[in-house]
Amino acid sequence: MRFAPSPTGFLHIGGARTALFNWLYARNAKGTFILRIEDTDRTRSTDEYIDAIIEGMKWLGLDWDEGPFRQTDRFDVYRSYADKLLKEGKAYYCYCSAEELEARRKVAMAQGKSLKYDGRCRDLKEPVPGVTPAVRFRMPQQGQTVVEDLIRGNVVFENEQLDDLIILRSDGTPTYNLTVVVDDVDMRITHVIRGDDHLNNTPKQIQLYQAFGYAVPKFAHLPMILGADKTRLSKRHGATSVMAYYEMGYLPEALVNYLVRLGWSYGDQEVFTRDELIRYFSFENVGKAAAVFNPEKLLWLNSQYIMGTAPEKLAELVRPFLVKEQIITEDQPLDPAWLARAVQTLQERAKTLVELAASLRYYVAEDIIFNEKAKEKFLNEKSRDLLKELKDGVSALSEFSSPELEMLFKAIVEKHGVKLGVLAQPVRVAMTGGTESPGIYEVLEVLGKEKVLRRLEKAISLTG
RNA sequence: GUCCCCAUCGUCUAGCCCGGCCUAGGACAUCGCCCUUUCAAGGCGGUAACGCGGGUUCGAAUCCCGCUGGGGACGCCA
Repeated sequence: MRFAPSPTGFLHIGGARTALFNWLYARNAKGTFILRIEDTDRTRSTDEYIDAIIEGMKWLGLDWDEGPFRQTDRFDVYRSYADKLLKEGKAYYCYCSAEELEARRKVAMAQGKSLKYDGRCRDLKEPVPGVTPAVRFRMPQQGQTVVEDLIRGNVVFENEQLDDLIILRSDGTPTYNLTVVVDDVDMRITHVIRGDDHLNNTPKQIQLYQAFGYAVPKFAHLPMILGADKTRLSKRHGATSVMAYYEMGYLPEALVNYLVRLGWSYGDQEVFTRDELIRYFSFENVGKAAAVFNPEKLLWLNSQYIMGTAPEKLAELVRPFLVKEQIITEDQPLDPAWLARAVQTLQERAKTLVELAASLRYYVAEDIIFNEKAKEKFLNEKSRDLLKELKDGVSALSEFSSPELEMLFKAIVEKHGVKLGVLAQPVRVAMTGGTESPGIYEVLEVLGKEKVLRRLEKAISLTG
């Protein structure tokens, strides 16, 4: 199995899903997973993108056993394969220029005819002087080619539909259809798992395998991922780069889980561990229909994973986001146990690490940011006496913990004959600046006596 | 235009291969209720789908044909 991206962009959602299915199948079948960079288009491929793809793969936890190999390192190999075909008459030189071909395609389009190459250089005996030719594969024009697909079953193509594709450009560099076949043969790839958009290329590649006399691998063409408007997923549908999801505070496990359920299912199960995924994966459970990418469900899964992650681990993961949100500085020390405790109180209300970091602000930072509306509504003469009383009560507390605090709150509330919320909400605003937070006793406990007292003081001063 | 693929709630999907267990199940979203110091989380419940038309059959979401709709490919891109 292999994942063979072309480095003409970041690792995107579609590519990640293809990589994931290859990886899953490789791990399930205890096979070898190879990463191969298809960079034969030198004008569009860059080293930065190669690094970006590797970064994305690593973040998702898709480790490979061999590679990354680069096709640009293997040009000699491809050329020798092309020469072999040329020698055997299975390929020929084509002297048509790119411009001529483009013009002919336009005419064909206008006449409503097939856009395939008209084969005019097929039987040329003499070279055309002054033109450096490209090399075309002589595609058989009779019979049929059958793609035996693990997901779609047999797909039949009439050979007369198949184009004499260019395998070597006029500058001598090989093209995709040649390089995949040569590499897949050389690297002993047994299963080619890729997007649906390659299905039409497959019969051509099968012909190439046969021309070389090699066995054809098994194919599995995955359904596409679409945007909400049912067109191919692209930038205008929102974030498509995998690493953008890192930036937005997603856990890689959540993305993997989401992606795998796009086109694959295992009964009614929605949440899977990595081991379960590997164990359960099978092409039989891969669907045929294209799937619409639904960010809301991904967000839900992310919240599930955040809830299910150990607070200590989450505390570690959230740290870079705390820095990015400028809540702490890069080298600011934070007690890991304390941070974990703080995270624990927030875990079930944060859907992303970004949200988690933002909520952590009122625990970590010295000064809180007041929501004006909340301040007006809860920090006023009505709450002043209650807050004062609480402050005195807190100062007198010998043990500062959640149960003690609860007793204190209950006593004050009872004495004044008011509901708990009448005291709790002003305190919440005093502590966090807003009206939404974890349970108030937890918040106070995490904050610690000193901070609580300071904030009460400050809040009381704001009431009048 | 030509070729290829696909078609179950708004979305992801189960069921389809091997017709009856389907008055079509689950999940996200949405709506309502419960819990409750807020927000969540959680629990309970609701709305919501077999694209259409023909067959085959005692019986079709499931099999066959057509239509419609959607997607993809048609590069000296991958």
